[in-house]
Amino acid sequence: MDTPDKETKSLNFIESIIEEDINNKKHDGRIHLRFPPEPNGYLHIGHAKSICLNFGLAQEYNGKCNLRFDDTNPVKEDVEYVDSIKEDIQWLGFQWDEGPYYASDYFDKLYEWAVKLIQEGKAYVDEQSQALISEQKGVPTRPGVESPYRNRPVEESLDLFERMKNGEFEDGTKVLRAKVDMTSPNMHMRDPIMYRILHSEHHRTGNKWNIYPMYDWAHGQSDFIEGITHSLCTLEFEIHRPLYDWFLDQIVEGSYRPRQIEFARLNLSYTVMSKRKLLQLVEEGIVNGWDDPRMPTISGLRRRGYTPESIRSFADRIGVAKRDNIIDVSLLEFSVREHLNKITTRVMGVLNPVKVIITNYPEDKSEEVELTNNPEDENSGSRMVPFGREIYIDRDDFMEDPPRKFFRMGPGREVRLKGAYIIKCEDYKKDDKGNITEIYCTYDSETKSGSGATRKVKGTLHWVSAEHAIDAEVRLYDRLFVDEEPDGHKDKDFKDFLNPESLKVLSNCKLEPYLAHAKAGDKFQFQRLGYFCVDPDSRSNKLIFNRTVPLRDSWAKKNR
RNA sequence: UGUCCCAUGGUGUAAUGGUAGCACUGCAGAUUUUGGUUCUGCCGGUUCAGGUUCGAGCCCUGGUGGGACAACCA
Repeated sequence: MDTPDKETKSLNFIESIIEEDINNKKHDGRIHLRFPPEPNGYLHIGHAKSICLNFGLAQEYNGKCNLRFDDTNPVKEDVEYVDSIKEDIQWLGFQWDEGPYYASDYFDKLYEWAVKLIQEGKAYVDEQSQALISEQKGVPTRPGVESPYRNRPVEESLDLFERMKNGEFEDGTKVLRAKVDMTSPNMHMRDPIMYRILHSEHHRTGNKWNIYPMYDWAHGQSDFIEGITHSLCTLEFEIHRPLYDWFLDQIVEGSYRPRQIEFARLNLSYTVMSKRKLLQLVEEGIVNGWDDPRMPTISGLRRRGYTPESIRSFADRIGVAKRDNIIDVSLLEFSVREHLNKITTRVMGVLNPVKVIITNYPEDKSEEVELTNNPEDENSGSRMVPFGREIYIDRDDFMEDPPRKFFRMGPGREVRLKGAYIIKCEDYKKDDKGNITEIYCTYDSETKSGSGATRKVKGTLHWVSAEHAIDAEVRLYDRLFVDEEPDGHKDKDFKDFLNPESLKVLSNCKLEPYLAHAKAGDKFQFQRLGYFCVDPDSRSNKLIFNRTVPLRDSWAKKNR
């Protein structure tokens, strides 16, 4: 009878709309979405939300999802961005259905429709200056006034529009405007501009066009041409919807028409998301390019060591709604840790080395100890790690005068070396400045891991054999801003909140030899420290690792 | 002195007129040869005022608060 195990999954508001449409047999139950980036910049985590939403919905409802470049403004757009956008989408794990498409594919059709609107008296060529047109538009609280060209003869507009297309006029001297309503309380309905003159080479159409359509005129019609059923966009386009519908009213003939639905864009705490601000960070050299691991760009996250899976699960978790939101970055960090915990090999790396000499370990002896590659994955196997009389441990793991709850090394204290022996600190040496230079320990030969030894000590340290250690540079990344909402302060610039410690480069790190042949992009857990990946700058004679995210650290937290 | 949109724990997001749930964060504890993972528990919420109803987070009215709109950008 009842199937209590089959709970009804809760739907977000867009899924509700789609399911209702399917139930009503709207568009014969066909579901077709699209992701429409403008190729004028790199994709960021906010776009990832939109990509996961659109492509995800298509998968969920057996529909399709197009990739369509909204390339109607040649002065800002470039193939460089087209390529990076395609790469990022595929890296995230999605594939568009045919295409990719370009709004510029539809310039001819758009022109044809524009002529039709002029013929029907629904569009006209305005010859006024930009300043004048803007002035006549009025303000949201006061109606605008009509252009003196508004009711000029159709033939005149037709002729002028064709000559605009043919390149007879200078940039900015004429525009084609839709004849809607200058008194509308919605500014976008006050005779919006459909075409402007731009003698600019387009990355795909070259010099074919001297006029280019505006977003509002191109977008809905492109949706219509592609058979899009649900056209998802962010909240700031809500007020454009009446215009989206008005333009569609002028060209739609059958029963099919796309529907625009708006959702809230993603905001992340401790970061900025606007393309303009990200561009500023790049251009002013505050970060090292669009793929700097501190950037919220997809390419930055990729270089930082994020996985597509982790970004997709993040997108699932944040949900979709219509209210403004700021997602805590800790949720993003949780998502990567969750995935990396499952897939990464545990290795040992010492970031800030201090030498430990095991005085009772035979000078001529050396051995290998076995370490589990990944306790979360029983098929991951194990590997042998060299151990010796001299090892490195991390400076943070030793204190001259440690508090009782410090479960690490201190004078007279015992700790276990992960996978090896229990050692006891007998003595240590300092330099003039008081820095610890060497630590002298003895080991208990009866306590080798895996030998059935039962003696337990509270602390376990990671270590690297001094003789076998390989050198590496490690880049420690932290959030770029120290304020939760860097661009949320009226009287302050977002750059006032830059974190001076967002990047720390450690150049004297010691890693276990297993990592000698790690390749760019390879990901590991450095035991007890965090998740790290090999940076593309890395070379076989100079390894470079990026810290993706530290491990959760309840000890550090307690001592904050 | 406009139009449109939004309002549920610290942060997100469910509940579609019938027990306010989940995730992250935070705080405890158990386990642990990673102060990780895993497991358990706890803290904490319907913006306000009316109305409709047997019953309102949900419907209605008003208030308050927040956001969007005045590019020949998208």
